[in-house]
Formats: sequence, C-alpha cells, structure tokens
Amino acid sequence: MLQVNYIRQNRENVLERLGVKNFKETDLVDEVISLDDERKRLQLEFDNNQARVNSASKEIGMLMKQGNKDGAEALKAEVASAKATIEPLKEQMTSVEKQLTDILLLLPNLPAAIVPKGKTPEENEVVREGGEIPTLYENAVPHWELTTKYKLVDFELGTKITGSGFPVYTGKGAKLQRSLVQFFLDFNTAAGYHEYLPPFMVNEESAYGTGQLPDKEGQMYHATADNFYLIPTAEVPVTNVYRDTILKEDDLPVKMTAYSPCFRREAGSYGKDVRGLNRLHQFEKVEIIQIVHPDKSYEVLDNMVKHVESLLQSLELPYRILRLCGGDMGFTSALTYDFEVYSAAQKRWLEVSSVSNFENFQTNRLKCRFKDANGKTQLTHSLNGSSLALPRIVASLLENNQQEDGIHLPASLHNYFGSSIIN
RNA sequence: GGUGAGAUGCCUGAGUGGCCGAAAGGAACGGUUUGCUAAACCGUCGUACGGGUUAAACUGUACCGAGGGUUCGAAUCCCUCUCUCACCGCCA
Repeated sequence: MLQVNYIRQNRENVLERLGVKNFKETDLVDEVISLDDERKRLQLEFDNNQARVNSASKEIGMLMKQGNKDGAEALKAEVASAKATIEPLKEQMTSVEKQLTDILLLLPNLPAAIVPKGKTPEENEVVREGGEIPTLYENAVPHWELTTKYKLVDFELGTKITGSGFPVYTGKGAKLQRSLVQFFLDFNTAAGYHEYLPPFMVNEESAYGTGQLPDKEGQMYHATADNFYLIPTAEVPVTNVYRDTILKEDDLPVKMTAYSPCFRREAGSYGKDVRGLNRLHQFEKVEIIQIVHPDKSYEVLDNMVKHVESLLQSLELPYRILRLCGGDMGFTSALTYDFEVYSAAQKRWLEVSSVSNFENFQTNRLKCRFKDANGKTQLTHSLNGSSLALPRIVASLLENNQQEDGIHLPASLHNYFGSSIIN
C-alpha cells in the first residue's frame, strides 16, 4: 500500500509512475488526496469536541466531590450537547477512513525508475543469459512423456484423487522433488538465510499484509468454514512473521528462506501452457525473503538475483534473466527480475523464479518498521524471490538431460538424489 | 468438543469507575564514577493520527487482546468474538 503522505507530496511523480504500469484509474490519486483532506478536517473537529468532553468530565468529578450538584448537572448538559456533535463526526470519520483505505488498496506499487515501459511480456528486457542450450538427441521427447516413461509423475492419478493440476509424484519422481527441496534449502541457508517451515494456510490479515488480498482474491483457494487461505507462495506466511513489529537497525537485514507447497487456482489458464508440469494448482517451491534497510534494498535485490543465478548455474540449466516491463509486473512490486530456463524439448522458456523489490509497499501494510540511528521509526523494505519453483525446473532437467540410457542429473544433485541418473 | 482461569508497555507484573498512558522490578540505551571482563548512581525508555514549528519545544485525540454497550467519566462494569493456559474427551 502506498503512503498517503508520499502521494500528497509527490502527486505528479505518482501519476507518471502509475502510467508506466499502465494503470488507468488515475482519478483515484486525487481522490486519495481529497479524502485525506476531509479526514484531517474531521479529525481536528472531532478532537476538539472530544477534548471539551474530557475536560468537562474531569470537572464534573471535582464538583461532585465538593457537593456542587447543580454545577455538575449544568456541565453534564454541556457534555451531552458536545456528544451530540461528536456522534455524526465519528461516523463520518470511520466512513472516510474506510473509503481512503479501499482506494489505497486499489493503487499498485510504483515501478522503479529503471523499469522499462511496456504492456506485454514481449517488452521485457533480457538482462543476461547463461548456460548452454543443449542439442538433444533425435528421439528426444517433452517432459510429460519422460515422466510417464520413467514413472516419475502420475497426472491421471492426481486427477482421480483431486483434480487436474494436482500431480502425484511417484518413486524417483518423488525423490527428485525431495532432493531438490533439500538442495535449495541448503544452498540458501549456506548464504545466511534462516530457515522457516510455515503454515500452509493463512488468515485474512496475513493475505492482506503481503498484498494478495484484495488484488488476487480469486487466485487463492479459500477455506471458507474457517476463513483461511491456502498459500499461493511461502512469501505470504514468512513475510508476515514481521507484521506489526519494530526492529532495531542492527537486526537488519533479516534473511529468511522457506519451503512450501503453493496452491493457485490459475483461473483462466488453458492450452499448451498447462501441459505436463508447466502450470499446476499445487506445486513445490523454496522461497527467499529479505527485510532490509530502505537504503539497501536495490543492492540486496542485485544480490538476490546473483544468488538465484548461481543456483541455476549449479543445476547447469540454460537460463536468462528478464527485467519486467511496467505492464508485466506484479501489483506489489517496484522492480522485478524473472528467471527463465530453456525447456529444450518444448523449445520454449519457462519462468522458474521471480525476484522482486517491494520497497515499502508491503511493509507499510504490514507495519514492519525499524528505529533508525536518530531514534526515528521508519518503514523497512521487503524483497522476495523463488529459489526455486520445482515443476519447471524438473521439466527442463528432464528434457535437457535426456539421453538414450536415461536422464543424467547435474553433479550438484548426485548426493542429494543418491544417483547420477534416472533410468 | 466440554469445563474453568486468564489476555496490561520490550519482559515480569500492579492497578476493579475520575488523581492512570498506566506503579514496581528487570532488560535495553545514554551519562557519571570506579576499574577490569563487573558494580553503584543519575537520566532516557510506547504507538498511531492531528495542531504547531524551518526543525524542535509544546500541544490535542485515540489505543491496556478485538468489536460493541452502560456512564458526565472505563484498563477497571456488561455483552460478543478471538487467542492463551489448565483439566477432561478425542486423536496423528
């Protein structure tokens, strides 16, 4: 959530930045300002009246002690009239505050200066590429045939048990998942990230805290009997660890990592995009999250990008890093780098990680702050990234490394998987 | 799921209608003194939103789990909810 005072002081800039994100309802910005004016006016009037009530009440107490009943009664009448004024003011204040918050929730984060203009994924900028795109042998097939051939994933069984998009991993397929999770977590903790195993369901407050609500209401599974949401990413429970906290400056940066399954309804997806492991309703992911000093967040973003990059390098997968354009960025992000790996049999790039700086957009909502050197309380910045999402990593590992005698895994996984080959 | 007890500031914990934004102790921070891996003493030690100021100072309001109610006045009384603890039941 953007800060009202920031909007007030930087109106032109806010409008210009929202334009980069192709945000159309720019009237809302001025509406925020006028609602805030109204809020201030109401508060001042309310406070003044309330102050009168408070002091009169004190006086009544004293008069009663002195036995001055008539004086007390007279003051009571005065309080009653002040309260009559206050009552409607209170209602107006509540209503104006709610309108203000509702609108603020609709405004996306402002993109950083470096974010390219653009509307579609084609306008994302390729920042870097790495690894080598393999030349596959002549009988190479897409991963959904390999998973069947080696009995790694049973899609039909998942459909029977739950529904489409809920695959069942079996045998070596299950073990590969477990190995990757373990490898990723070890890689992250070695870099100083503290490991969490969070709840896989969150309450409404947490979903608001990180900005999934109200923006992505329909994308989350909702357990209505208890009003819990199945998490779409570990970002939600883990970032909320620091909801409503004031950290010491020395506590920063906070580095966290977590494995979790992720649940996404993916309403509106179809076609080749959803084939095999490309797009699922439930998948495994390891996430990294940092809460940092506002002056450091872009430096940290670069570090996180390098961290994820070296993880991909250790998997020996061909990858590229994209800087997302305004139109392709998420609601809460100020700058996002997407990582894609090349799926050689499908001959397409698959997104496997998204690393973002949210600046204080999440922390404003979360009230995650710190005391700076001058003793002033200010908002921290939050960042997160996948490191990594499993299904598409598995897809490209299978496809890119397939040979006549089986799938040859990268050296980094041999110990975790207990073998160098799937056959 | 049942019964009972509880929820106060960073922590412990007092406060049962006005003198309470809240005692006391501890932790933390700053200082003095002494000196050695510490003690003593002094001071500071909530958040949000307003007014005010170049910035402070100063000042108003709200907040003692959340929401409502009673009252001139609520941390304190009443109601609802949430959570915690204890015991019972069930159970991986």
